[in-house]
Amino acid sequence: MRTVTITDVAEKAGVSKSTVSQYMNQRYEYMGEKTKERIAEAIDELGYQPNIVARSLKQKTSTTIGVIVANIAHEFSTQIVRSIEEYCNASNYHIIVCNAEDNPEKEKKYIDMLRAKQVDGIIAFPTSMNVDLYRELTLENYPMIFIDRHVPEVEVGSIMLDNKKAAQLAVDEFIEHGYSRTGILTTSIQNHVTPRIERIEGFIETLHDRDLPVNEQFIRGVEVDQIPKELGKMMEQPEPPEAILAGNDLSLIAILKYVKENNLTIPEDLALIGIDDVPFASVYYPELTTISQPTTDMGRRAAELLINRIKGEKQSEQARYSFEPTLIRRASC
Amino acid sequence: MRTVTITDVAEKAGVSKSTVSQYMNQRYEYMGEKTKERIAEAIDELGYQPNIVARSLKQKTSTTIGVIVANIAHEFSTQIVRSIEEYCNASNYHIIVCNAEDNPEKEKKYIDMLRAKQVDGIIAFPTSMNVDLYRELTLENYPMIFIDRHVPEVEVGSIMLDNKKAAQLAVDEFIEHGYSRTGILTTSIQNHVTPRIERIEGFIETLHDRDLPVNEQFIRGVEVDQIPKELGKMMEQPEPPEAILAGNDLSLIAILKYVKENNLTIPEDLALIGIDDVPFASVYYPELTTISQPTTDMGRRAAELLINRIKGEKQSEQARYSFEPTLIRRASC
DNA sequence: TTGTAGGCGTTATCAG
DNA sequence: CTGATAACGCCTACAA
Repeated sequence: MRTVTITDVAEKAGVSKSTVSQYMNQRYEYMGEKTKERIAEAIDELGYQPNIVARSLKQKTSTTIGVIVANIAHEFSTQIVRSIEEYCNASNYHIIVCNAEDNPEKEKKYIDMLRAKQVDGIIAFPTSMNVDLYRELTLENYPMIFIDRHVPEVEVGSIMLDNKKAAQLAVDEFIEHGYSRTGILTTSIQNHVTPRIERIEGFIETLHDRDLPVNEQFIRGVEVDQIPKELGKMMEQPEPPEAILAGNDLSLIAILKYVKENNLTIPEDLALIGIDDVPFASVYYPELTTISQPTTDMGRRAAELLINRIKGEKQSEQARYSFEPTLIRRASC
Repeated sequence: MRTVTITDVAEKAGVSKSTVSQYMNQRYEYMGEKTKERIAEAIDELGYQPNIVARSLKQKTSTTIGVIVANIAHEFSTQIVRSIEEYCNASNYHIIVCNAEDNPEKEKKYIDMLRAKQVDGIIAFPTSMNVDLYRELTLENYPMIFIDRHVPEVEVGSIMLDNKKAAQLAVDEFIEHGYSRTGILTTSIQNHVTPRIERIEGFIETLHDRDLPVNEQFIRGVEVDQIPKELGKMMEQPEPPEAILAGNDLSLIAILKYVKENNLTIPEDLALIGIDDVPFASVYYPELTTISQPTTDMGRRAAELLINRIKGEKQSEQARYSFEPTLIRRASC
């Protein structure tokens, strides 16, 4: 049973707890050489490891941050978490990962729990349903960063993809290939999720800017499992879409499912661009043109901002950090 | 600034700290109705949340478990983590996720850190390099569960896929389709990772059992980026393999890359089965035959075992919990 | 039924 | 240079 405390070390080394504590915290400025050695020896023999919980209690800091993911089913989310973890590891922070499943109640429960555990800050993919809670936290000046989604009512730094740009990239690519009947299909927009909405807006705006017609029937945000059906409806029109933008990875797969079931040929029967660079994009037939998000940068930046903030750095409120999507031109469009 | 403690609540309610503590822990057996009410009110007005860190210090338990993932780049790992998180959430545990990147030093650092943070137990995808450390932990009777990989020297419950069975399933499927020149290609086996080795063993054994020839040249475990090259070597043989088993998701994509670059047709030029049911399997051309692991069950079981163990349940040492793979027959074989 | 006192393992303050 | 001593916020006997 490991229960060797600082007191044991102190006794064994014949010094006081305080001295050991000093030693542990690298404050050896005025410490005698032999004292150091004795302590080091004692620590070694006893296999002493400081109890971080006790330290946290005293210092009111846990070197742990909470990450609340909206929905871990998206490849995008896991990539972000990966990247956050990487940065945190380098900074000696730990992350507690929570999956809110787009459920505001779960989200709230997690936030409360995380705070009770005294995590030093939170990175969240926020649902728009806990505005009050978030606002409360920011008022308390609690370190927090939003990622992927933006909550206008709350003054918090947000790491965002330039979603309109992403849509624009796609539309322009469609135009370049001469498609004029285009659409966008994404997962449900019921819960006002920023990226989905912005992508749709960007899509429409770009079409307007380019003086192209917007067909409302080709613009849909529905549950994943409804996507094939929804696409079916579009394709049955007398003038079906020639090109579709998939709003995210899950939508893309759902669309491909429809394509396969109906023996369509890409891009002849339907051109396709997906937002999120899925791992199989380059091995698919045909290779899939995608718009990729700099997930690594985004995650790293989120962690970096949060940790700097925790360490006391001021930061401009309400900042929105925008990240550029990039078009990866392959063969599906 | 949230710094409302149990003392504040006690004062406000006009009772003592202990009474509030009782209340918080549902021990209201002998508590006066009005006392309860007053406390509830005070808690509410003050927005009191107990400090879990302080509680942990006292109770020596943190309702948090550590999850050390060997390499989060595998879809398999993230699925497992997801499932563990889900079970833990239901049991009111939190998970701290650590990515060891198949690096024993990182793994060791994480284990130390997790213990210092007093996590109640650990679920690990172990590297085989920290045997001593793991053994130490089990000797201390520290709650721990291994997943995906097995370390024979350490007596710890392990959640494993029946890897030999997985290979067998594939070989038999190959046989059924009349392929006799078959091979297996997986990511590096340098570091003695159980599943990869067992899959290869299972592959060879099944071939033997079925009285089929084993061509050593068609059996390889190399770094992912070497896989296309390695496959190339096989295909250049006078009698190249007719069917290949991909050891995991990353290998599968690497193989598909080769296939695409060389304009091979699946399954005519090369039949393919992949272990791990990747999300695009059913939309690929042709649809990919895969062998899927019950990741959800495996993750849940790991969490369940660990938490039961933490809560004091005895469990048979050295148990190996085996999970059955299933063949999902599609069109690539 | 409720209150008092002491301790969990660290760190911070301030003497010595 | 080192050591008492008092917190940190909570829980748990034991007392009242």
